[in-house]
Amino acid sequence: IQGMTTNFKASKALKVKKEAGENAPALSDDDLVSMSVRELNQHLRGLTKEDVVRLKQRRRTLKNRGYAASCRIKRVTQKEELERQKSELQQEVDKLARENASMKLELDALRSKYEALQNFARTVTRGPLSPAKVATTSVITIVKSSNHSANSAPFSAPS
Amino acid sequence: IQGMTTNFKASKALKVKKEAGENAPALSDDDLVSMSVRELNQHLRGLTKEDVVRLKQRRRTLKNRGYAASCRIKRVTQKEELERQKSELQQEVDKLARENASMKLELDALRSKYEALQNFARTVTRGPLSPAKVATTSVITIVKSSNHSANSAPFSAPS
DNA sequence: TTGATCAGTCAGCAC
DNA sequence: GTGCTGACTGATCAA
Repeated sequence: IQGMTTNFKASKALKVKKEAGENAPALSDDDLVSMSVRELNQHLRGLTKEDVVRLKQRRRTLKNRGYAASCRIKRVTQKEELERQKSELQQEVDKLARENASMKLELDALRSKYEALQNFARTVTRGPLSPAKVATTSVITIVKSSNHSANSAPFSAPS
Repeated sequence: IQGMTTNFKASKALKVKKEAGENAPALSDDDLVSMSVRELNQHLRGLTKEDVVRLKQRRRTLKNRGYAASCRIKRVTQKEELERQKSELQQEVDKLARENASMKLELDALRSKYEALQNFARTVTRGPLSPAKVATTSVITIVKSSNHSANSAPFSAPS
C-alpha cells in the first residue's frame, strides 16, 4: 500500500507545477489521509508555513478520526467475541450435563443388575442346590424383581 | 414539571431585586449539575435571555459529561460481567468433564466386574458342579482375572 | 511519528 | 427535558 512512493516521478513534476499555479486544489479528506508522507511533502511545496502546519494538523485529525473508528470497531468485535465464547461454553456445559445424566442412569441400572446377579451368585454358592434347580427358580426370581426393563434374558451383557 | 409557570408572582418581585443587586454568584459546575430544575429557575431570575440560554446550555453540557462517564463505566462493567460469566462457565465445564471422566471409569470397572460375575454364574449354572467346588476354584479365578484393584473380596458391593 | 485510548463535546434518538 | 450512545476531537501514552 506504500509502494506508490516509487514509480510516478513523471507525474510528479506535472503535479507540482499545477499546484504552484492553481494552488491548494482543496485536497479531499480521503486523499489527504491516504497520502504517504513523501507525497504529502510534495503537496506542501510553495505553501505558507502556516498553511503547512494547518494541513499537517488536518491530516493528523483525519488520521485520529480513523483511529477512533477502528477503536470502536475493535471494541464491539471483542464484545461479540466474548459473547460467542460464552454461548459456546454454555453449549458445552449442556452437552456434558446431558452425558453426565445419562451415564448416571446407566451406572445406577448397572449397579442394580450387578447386585441382583450378586444375590443370585450368593444363593447358588451358599445353599446345596443343584444347578438344575437354580436355573428354574432363582434366576427367574431375580429377573422379576430387579430387571423390569426391556432386557429380560438372564445374564445379559451390561448394555 | 412545567407547572412552575403559574404561581410565584409574589416571590418573583423580591428575588428580582436581590439578584439584580448581587447578580451571578458564579455557580460552580457541581452546583449547577446537581440543581433541580426548580432551583435552577430561581437562579435564572433577572438574567438576560442570552444568559439564561447560556446557563442552561452549560448545565446540559455538564450533564452530558456525566452521562458520558456513566456510559463508559457501564461499558467496562458489562465487559467484566461477560468475562466473569465466561470463566464461571469454564469452571463448570471443567467440573462436569471431571465428573464425566470419573463416571466413565467407574462404569467401565463395573462393567468388567459384572461380566466376570456373569461368567462365574454361567459356569455355576451350566456345569454339574457342587457349590463347594465352585467356591474354591471359579471364584478365585474370577477375582484374579478381572479385579486387580483394592477390593478382592468375592461379590463385593459395586462400590 | 504513528496508532490507540481516554475524557469531553455535540448530535440525535428514545422516552 | 433527561439520559444514553455514536462519532469526533485533542491530549496523552506506548512503541
